[in-house]
Amino acid sequence: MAATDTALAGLRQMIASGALGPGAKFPPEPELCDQLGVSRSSLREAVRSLAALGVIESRHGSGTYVSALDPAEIISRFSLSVELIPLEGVLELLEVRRVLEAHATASAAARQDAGLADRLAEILDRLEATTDAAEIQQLDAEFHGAICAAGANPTVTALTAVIRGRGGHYRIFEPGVDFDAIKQTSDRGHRAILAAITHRDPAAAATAASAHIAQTELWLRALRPDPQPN
Amino acid sequence: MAATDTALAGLRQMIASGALGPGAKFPPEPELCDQLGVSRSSLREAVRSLAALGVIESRHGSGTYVSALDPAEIISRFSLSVELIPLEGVLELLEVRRVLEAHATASAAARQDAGLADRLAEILDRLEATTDAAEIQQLDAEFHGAICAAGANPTVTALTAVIRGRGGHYRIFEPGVDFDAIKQTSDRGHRAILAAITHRDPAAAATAASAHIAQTELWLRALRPDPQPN
DNA sequence: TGGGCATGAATGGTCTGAGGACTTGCGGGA
DNA sequence: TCCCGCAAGTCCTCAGACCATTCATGCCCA
Repeated sequence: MAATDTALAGLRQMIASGALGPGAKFPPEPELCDQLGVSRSSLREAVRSLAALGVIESRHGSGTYVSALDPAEIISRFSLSVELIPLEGVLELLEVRRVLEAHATASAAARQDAGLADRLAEILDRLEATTDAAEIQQLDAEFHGAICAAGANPTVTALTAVIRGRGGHYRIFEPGVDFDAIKQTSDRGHRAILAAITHRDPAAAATAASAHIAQTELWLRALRPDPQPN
Repeated sequence: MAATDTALAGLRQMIASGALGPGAKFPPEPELCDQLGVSRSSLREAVRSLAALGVIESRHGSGTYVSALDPAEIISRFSLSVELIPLEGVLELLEVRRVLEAHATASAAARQDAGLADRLAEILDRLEATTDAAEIQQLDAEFHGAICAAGANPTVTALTAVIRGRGGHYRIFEPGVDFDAIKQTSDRGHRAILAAITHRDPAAAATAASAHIAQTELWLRALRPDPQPN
């Protein structure tokens, strides 16, 4: 096997076998090189690979450690690659977000955490008052993020956040011909979601969230130069 | 900025800016080192990072290329990290799978691709006839995979496959006290899903799929040495 | 003329050695 | 007791050399 792959497999197995749990420290690089029978260059490339995936962390001057192996953190690493996916692929990802956020929004409506509705209303007030694209982006993320945090587990929250972040790179909300219409539709969508949560109506919440994101999908699809059916 | 991070940012920007699209070839390593102002070691570590994320590919003797940037392929790369997540985190991931597969199964029932029901029935026949853990694992993946492929987009299919693969590492189906009961319950769950698809009943399909995976969650939770609430 | 094959340039993969940069814990001094 | 400096430990970066693989060129032979 190639040297880097050998090192990669060796490091993974140290974790998979349970020899090194979350937060554990690896031996120093020279020692690992001996154990795995590869040079430092190859070892370091393997370490970088796993670090990119959020599985291990290197701390300059301190050592190399197994990460917390928290699924939400690992999923967050995905943003590095997801942000490079072209529009075609983003539309596929939005189906994931739509389904997951509909679920999370319904759960949030059912659970009705104390103060959630008030926090959401406050966010929407600010959101409706601004026309700055970056600020819209930010407040929209806060709104949906708060709902996911209240309704779903951290993994779902992280996954939807990654996809939301990617979609946001396409500036739907740049001032232009349709800006006012789009902004108003978006604002109404948010209010519908909040109303469903306030009324503790999970089914309505799921529908409202699903419709809201489906609308985003339509806007993004319109940005595509050559919108092919499917 | 640190050398490797500089190289990483540079490579990412080449893709993000559109200068290099899917499948495009990077300049040779020495040339990239010049452009980015880093040594070959640092450049190679950056390349490895992006390769681990499925964003670029190095081909020995040929060159370094931008990957297809296909979301399904990129998500598949996650299995490398997801497989190291401890049981605690797997339970969170299963909520994602449950929601997504319920959606995909409902879609499959609604679309009713030609021959889908027959293919699924054939898989279930083989699944019910075996007691080999590895074969059960394999056929279960085939069954759910076929449904996802028929009902959802490739991204959803890839994401559920990654999570399914991780869960499978916990051997629920090892011969033991509860083996027969678990196997029978699982088989019944599969038949319920197939029935809903055959009857073109999306709501029933979603419910059946959700219940089936929720059952898996319960079994996995039972494996946890110290089952804490929440 | 066409196909198979040797060959060499291009390119990524690996190893070695050296020095720099950062973190951390220890011990001395105020 | 607290602060500071110091030194050991560790990862980070660079440079150079050589190996392994790919691929296109062009030759040779049928």
